[in-house]
Amino acid sequence: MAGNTSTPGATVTSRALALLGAFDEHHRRLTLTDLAARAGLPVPTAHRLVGELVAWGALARTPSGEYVVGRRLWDIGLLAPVQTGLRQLASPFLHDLYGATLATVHLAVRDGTEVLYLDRLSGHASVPVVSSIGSRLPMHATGVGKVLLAHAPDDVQQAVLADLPRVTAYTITQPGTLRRQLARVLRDDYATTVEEMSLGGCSVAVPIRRDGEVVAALGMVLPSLGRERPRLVGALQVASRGIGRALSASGNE
Amino acid sequence: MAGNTSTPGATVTSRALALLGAFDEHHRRLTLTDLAARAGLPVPTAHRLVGELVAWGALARTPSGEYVVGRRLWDIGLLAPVQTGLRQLASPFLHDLYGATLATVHLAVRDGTEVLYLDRLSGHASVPVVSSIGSRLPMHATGVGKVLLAHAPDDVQQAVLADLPRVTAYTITQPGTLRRQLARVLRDDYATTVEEMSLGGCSVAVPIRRDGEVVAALGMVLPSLGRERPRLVGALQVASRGIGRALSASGNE
DNA sequence: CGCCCGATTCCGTTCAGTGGAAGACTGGCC
DNA sequence: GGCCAGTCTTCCACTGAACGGAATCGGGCG
Repeated sequence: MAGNTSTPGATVTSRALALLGAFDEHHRRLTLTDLAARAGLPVPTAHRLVGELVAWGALARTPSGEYVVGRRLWDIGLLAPVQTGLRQLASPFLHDLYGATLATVHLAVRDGTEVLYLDRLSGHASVPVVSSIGSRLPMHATGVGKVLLAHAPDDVQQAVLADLPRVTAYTITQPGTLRRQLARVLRDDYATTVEEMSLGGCSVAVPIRRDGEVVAALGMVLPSLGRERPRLVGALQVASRGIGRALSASGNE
Repeated sequence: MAGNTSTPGATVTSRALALLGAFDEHHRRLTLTDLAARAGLPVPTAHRLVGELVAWGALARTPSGEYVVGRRLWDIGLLAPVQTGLRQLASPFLHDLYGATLATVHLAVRDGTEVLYLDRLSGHASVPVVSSIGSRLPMHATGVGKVLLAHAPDDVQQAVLADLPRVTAYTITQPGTLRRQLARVLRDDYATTVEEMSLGGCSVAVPIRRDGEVVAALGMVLPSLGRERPRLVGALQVASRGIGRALSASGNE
């Protein structure tokens, strides 16, 4: 940019983006000072850039003076293909599943070595779960994660198996155990977890295929599985096939 | 910026934002040239900025070489308060409504003189409708719009009544007629439309109040209303009260 | 093979961006 | 009421990041 830059080499754009990136799930509202600190910028610089972002609608200022993500950014984000393609096609199927089981229903894809939740339905009655739309969780501790991991390329599997952080007392942290489970996922075509992500929460998940290739996973979370399992797997598989068919029909994305 | 700028006075940030703003509902994928044209920038400039946006994840490039909104922008957009507050609290109620009626269910707020759709549920069975999440429609031709308009400040009402574009043969374009309807909305506490936005689509909507003040509207779209109306209004009102209560309970945004 | 249209790279010019310092608020505390 | 600490906002002289016309690459088509 110019003049007396403290970090030469940084572009204006990268600074503006750093400001946007300062927001995350745990920091949805930030003061100017925090924003500047998290973006690694001097306060006056942040102030000027933030002013532009607010004017455009990328950020908004609350009455209390804090900054939050703005409406305009929200609705541009909604144009992402992640949203328009898979999520919209899958939506009615998720509702059907939710209606039939009243469990929390998840739609997720793999993003690097994590699970990215694209959609989540949960009523008042469902078990409380940690995930929320747009959030990322480790693959080894979630049902949808295991499905996606089982179908992921070798290098991703290696990377994930090399580091299995413990989340609850039941989280699988032994690579060998997980590897055996993944083999079973491929054989049975569904995965389960038992309190591996949160105590009191179990899950079942199946892959969603588009022309044979696994592109996403569909899962549900319940207090326990018990003898319901076959019924749930059946329901999930029907929905998953429906989504897969809808996907290949509308050949976009 | 610098050097031989063709439009002096424009900031780098505003150019980068213009690139993001080039995307809209009807332009979800753009080539570099189109992107540059829509943002009003020379192609090489757009190329450089787009490169940075892609590197950061704000945009992504499809295999075919076109640009689309990226995942990172999607999930930062999801942090907008519009999303986290109202929408998340209302979500279970929308599901309940959808489950009970199988009609398309809408959650909307007023944004200036338009209706902004925050959420929409529709199954395979529902009537096709034009709205989608994040889209904006005129207030005078939609059920949720009439509710929001009836409770809007005077200057907004003036502005809307001054220009009532025709959408279908049944759209209300007479300010007098609409004004009478708005009065009735205030009295009955619900609004209806009959093929005013799209032929074959009728709607009912009710306000959502947070501590007495109308902050949003809840509506549904059906092929016709008929004698179902009282039942639908009842269902909507129950859901709306529930959402209102949940809103004041969790005193955020 | 040659043409055309879009994407990409180059590079000399120059003004938009920078951030320390100083000033204005704000609210809490004595 | 007066003081102080923590924010936010405004100023402004310096300078290297951004600009974009021109040239080049690439690939689809006739």
